[in-house]
Amino acid sequence: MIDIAATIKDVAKYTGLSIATISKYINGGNVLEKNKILIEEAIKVLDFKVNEIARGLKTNKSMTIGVLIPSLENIFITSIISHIESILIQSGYSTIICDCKENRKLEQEKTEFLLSKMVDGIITMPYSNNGEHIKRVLEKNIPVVLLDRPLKDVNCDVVLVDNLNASYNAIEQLIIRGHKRIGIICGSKDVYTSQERLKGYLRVHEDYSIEIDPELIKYGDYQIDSGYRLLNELLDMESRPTAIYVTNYEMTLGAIMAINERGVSIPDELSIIGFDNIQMAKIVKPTLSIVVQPMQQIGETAANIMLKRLKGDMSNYPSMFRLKTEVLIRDSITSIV
Amino acid sequence: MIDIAATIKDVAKYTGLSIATISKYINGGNVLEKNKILIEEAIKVLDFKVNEIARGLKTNKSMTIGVLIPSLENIFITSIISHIESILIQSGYSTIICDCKENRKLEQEKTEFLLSKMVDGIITMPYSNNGEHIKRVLEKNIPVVLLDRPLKDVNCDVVLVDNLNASYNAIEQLIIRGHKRIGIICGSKDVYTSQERLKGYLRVHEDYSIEIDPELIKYGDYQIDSGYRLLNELLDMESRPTAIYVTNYEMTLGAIMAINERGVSIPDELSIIGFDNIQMAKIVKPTLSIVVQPMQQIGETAANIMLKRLKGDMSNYPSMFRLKTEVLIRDSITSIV
DNA sequence: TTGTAGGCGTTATCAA
DNA sequence: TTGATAACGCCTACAA
Repeated sequence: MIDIAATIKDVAKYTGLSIATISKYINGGNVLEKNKILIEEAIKVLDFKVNEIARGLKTNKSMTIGVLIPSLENIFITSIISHIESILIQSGYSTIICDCKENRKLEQEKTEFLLSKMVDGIITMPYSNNGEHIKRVLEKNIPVVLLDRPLKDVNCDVVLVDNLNASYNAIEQLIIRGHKRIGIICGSKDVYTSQERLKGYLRVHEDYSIEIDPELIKYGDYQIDSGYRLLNELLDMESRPTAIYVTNYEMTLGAIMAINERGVSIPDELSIIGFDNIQMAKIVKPTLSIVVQPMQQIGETAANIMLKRLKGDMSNYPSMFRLKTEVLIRDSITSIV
Repeated sequence: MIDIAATIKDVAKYTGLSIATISKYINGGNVLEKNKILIEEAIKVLDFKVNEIARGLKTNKSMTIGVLIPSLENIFITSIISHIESILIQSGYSTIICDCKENRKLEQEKTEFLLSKMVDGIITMPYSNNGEHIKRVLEKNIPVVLLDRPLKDVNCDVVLVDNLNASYNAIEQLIIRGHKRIGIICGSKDVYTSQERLKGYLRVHEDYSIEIDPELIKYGDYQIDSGYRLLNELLDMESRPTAIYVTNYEMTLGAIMAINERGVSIPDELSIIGFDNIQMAKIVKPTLSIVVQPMQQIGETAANIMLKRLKGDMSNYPSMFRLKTEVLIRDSITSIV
């Protein structure tokens, strides 16, 4: 039983060569062919693995990237992370994932935690609107990539989607089907994505010269309950909307629950467009039209820009990647006569 | 702009004390009150943080736990991870998450990767049935906790659910409602959880002296497609089952898609019980009865046993925690006349 | 091509 | 209580 990991020293001893030579070989240097064979043998026999911790101390790199997110119980986020990890590991980086559980204080603390772990960079989907914790990271010259939304006064790379046109395109599908009273269930007023998604709603109405009833604009908090509550509010209006657009996944879930509960007939009584999660869209009856975000592209873009910064390439800094969404039309919307 | 992190040396310089004293203080040693104040001040002013990498080199602990899973795009898994992380971070451990994307080779490689990162322990939901990679870890005296299923010939702590009785209880609910022809959509024959879930099905039939039609037992692969396909197969039988039990989340999704597509009336034509994911169960129409696994408890139990082993407490090694599931009865099942 | 030696930031031993 | 000093495992000039 090997219970103490072999070190370069052990390999040196085994081969009769010096530590320096082994180290050089490991890092791609040239050694005599016969020594190469010898070293390889020693490595195999001793089951030697470079101690990344020790290496990190010397190189001042931990080869780990911190990934700080508001929740791990969100398929949109974990899917992005999965793609981030795939890219990073190819370059030898590991990812330390910290979930701040939608809590500002935890977000703070976990940032410090990541710093103490000497991460080489941080990729984060910010929860708090206040970017002070990120500024501290940037001050230490540690690259940061923001996901999903930018942060006021924080100057760094950001990868997000074109939320405005995501909404624009979704609502447009309703408008060209004759809808004029379209309800929208937004997130909180102070959340960036929520603001953008509302802007798209407003702009497309303007472009088609459709008047907006402010009553049709509801503000929630991106949680299931608010989707449920606001969908009900919209249905309780004297002059009901003929279509409703729900601007995130959780609220879409809530909205569907309300619809099922009330027995509203989709799409005859009401057309509806939701957000994210293709699987969910397939199992509801009738199948749901949704806005889909390019999770893989988001993750890969974020990982790649991070890798670029890590290599010291600061060209086009800070960059903003504004990826395109897609509207999937299914059976939950129909034309109005 | 601070772009070089302060070290103990800097704190020593600032305070006029020695490195050793600062180190001792940091690690909870005693120093004179006035020095304590001075050190605190220096730490604050210099924004000093212990370099965990260097500490790790010295203490031979990385204070990180590897978490190796088959997929990050699975809410059941990520939810467990979230709870694991919550517990571990309280003890100063960070978690390096590796997703092997349901690929044996990757599972191998990522295990080696975690080893090279000098993780202090590994918590894994194994993908491969072959536990060789885990044995290698155990040989190095690195504690391992298995999630969801044990591994043949691998002797270590494991946290799973009582899959057998999960099925038993679910099927029992159907039996007491008069069902006698109950279909089951299993996972692959060589997957532990799948075997156990089938055993429960068999045992409850036996206990109620109900004969089993082998045709009613279908084997899939825990993926959406097989749920879809096998549900259709069951419905195409000459003598249809009156109820169907689907033994994991993905296959439940597929089954629902098939049901919707064929316009089968639930629960009148068919009663159905699915697996996992409460949210999903709420948005389908009618609401779905499901078996729910205690994700939080699984995560916390795994993290705690790991912490215990890390402290060197090997009492009751290896332990197996067999947690209880719950059957949630909703509108998708009914009594037979 | 190979080896010697110094240092990365910390901890821990042993004197003072 | 405090301090000098030797590791920890690795990398990297620089010398041989």
